[in-house]
Amino acid sequence: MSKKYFKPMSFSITEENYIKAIFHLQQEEGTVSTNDLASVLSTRAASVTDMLKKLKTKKLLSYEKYKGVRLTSEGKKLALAIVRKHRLWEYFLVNKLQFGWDEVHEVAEELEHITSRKLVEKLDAFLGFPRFDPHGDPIPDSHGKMLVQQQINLIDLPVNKTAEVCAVGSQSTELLELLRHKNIGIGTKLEIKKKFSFDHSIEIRVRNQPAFTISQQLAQALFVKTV
Amino acid sequence: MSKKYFKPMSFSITEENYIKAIFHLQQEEGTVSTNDLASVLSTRAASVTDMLKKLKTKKLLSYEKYKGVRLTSEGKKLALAIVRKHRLWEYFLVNKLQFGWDEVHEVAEELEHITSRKLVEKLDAFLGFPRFDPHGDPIPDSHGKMLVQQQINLIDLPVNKTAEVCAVGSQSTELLELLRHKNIGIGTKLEIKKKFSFDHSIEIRVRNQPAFTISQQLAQALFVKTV
DNA sequence: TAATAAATTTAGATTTGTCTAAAAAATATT
DNA sequence: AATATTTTTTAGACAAATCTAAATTTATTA
Repeated sequence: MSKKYFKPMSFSITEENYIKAIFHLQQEEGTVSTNDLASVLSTRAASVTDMLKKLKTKKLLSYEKYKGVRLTSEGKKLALAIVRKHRLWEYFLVNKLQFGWDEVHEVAEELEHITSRKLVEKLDAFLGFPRFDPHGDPIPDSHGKMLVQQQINLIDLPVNKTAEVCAVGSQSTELLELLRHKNIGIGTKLEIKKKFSFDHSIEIRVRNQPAFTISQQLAQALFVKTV
Repeated sequence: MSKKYFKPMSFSITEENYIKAIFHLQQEEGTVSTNDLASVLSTRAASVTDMLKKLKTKKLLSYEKYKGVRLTSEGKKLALAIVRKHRLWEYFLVNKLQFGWDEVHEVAEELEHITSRKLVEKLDAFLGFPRFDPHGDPIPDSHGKMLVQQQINLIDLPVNKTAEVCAVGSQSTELLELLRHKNIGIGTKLEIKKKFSFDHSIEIRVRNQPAFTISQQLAQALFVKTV
């Protein structure tokens, strides 16, 4: 009666996408609402309700009518496995196939659903067990553990303190296009020269380049660690 | 009104699997029967009929009731694109991720349905534009062209003529396990020392190793090119 | 060629994931 | 607290891909 004889349940791509979405929403708010899920998944609340009932019977989440939803530890385990695959593939696409870091998200959304466990482990080894993906997000290891970086929002960085960009707040192509234009990426070292309270824009300096200002919205979308 | 503005139709994984199966069956027989398809796809004849009607409206194949089916040039183009992806991924799995060549088929069956065109082209470049996959099958290029190797069945190789294994007749794990045990793979150089008409077994010699005999069935599953 | 067998198609049902519209519950407002 | 608003759930329907069972067409054979 050993663990070996549990046959691992498998889930549809749709189910996996629900689990992943709940996982990400759960980071901020404790429990996740039907409407939020519907909006993130571009579907209708009624569809979400149906799926939640199904995923509850599969023990991936706990759900009470009208009370919102939380992943069980089983659900979290699955979510981490999917996130792991997503970020490993992103790393592969950028560092081996020479994709731009702003064009890998959609492809990784597909690749993350490939089921072979062996593939993931071999890919991880091939890539040299990277700890962070090209957007600066941590990659869970094979046990679901990931390093947490001591990172703060750029808007909160004190003036004249050098820091390194280590994550972005969203994967939208609009943001990534802007960053590319301004030549800012993961690993970019910068410091704030001035904060303008009028519009909360900030003047930053990258390396030895001349200073320039960025908007509040952009600053809020960047996370840095002090170096 | 240029080609650019055609939006490329996209197909479900199921539809792609039908197209691929028809493509492979079509190689041998001219037209493909409903029952053969059902058997290859592990489904029922009735389901096949339904799908054929659908794929006909999508102009991927020509189909008349009770008359069997053939791919149109559109269908062939799609099939070649899928085969290309399948074989490129197999090459990747074996030559970059260190998979055994007998364990890549199932994973490649999943990876071949990833849609990004850019991914395929970049993968191809990353791999150095390989012409043959780990089983010796030719990889179509981005235009769907593939090299045809001058290959013959091992059973037809003349005695004492050195040849190189370049393809296998099936991907069954049973076959691949046997080949692994006997240390025969793509690229193995060998020659036939003797043919036994009693059971059609043959005695072969690999490199400088002692000769050994293999069964008719095994010999028929191996393709070689003379060197 | 008529009868039989095999292959194929139709008809109707099922499952998965979705939808709309309406009902019910929770939350907010006066 | 009563009413209005928002959120969520139910009920019923739909499309995709499948199934079984029955009907039809083609092929075989006596």
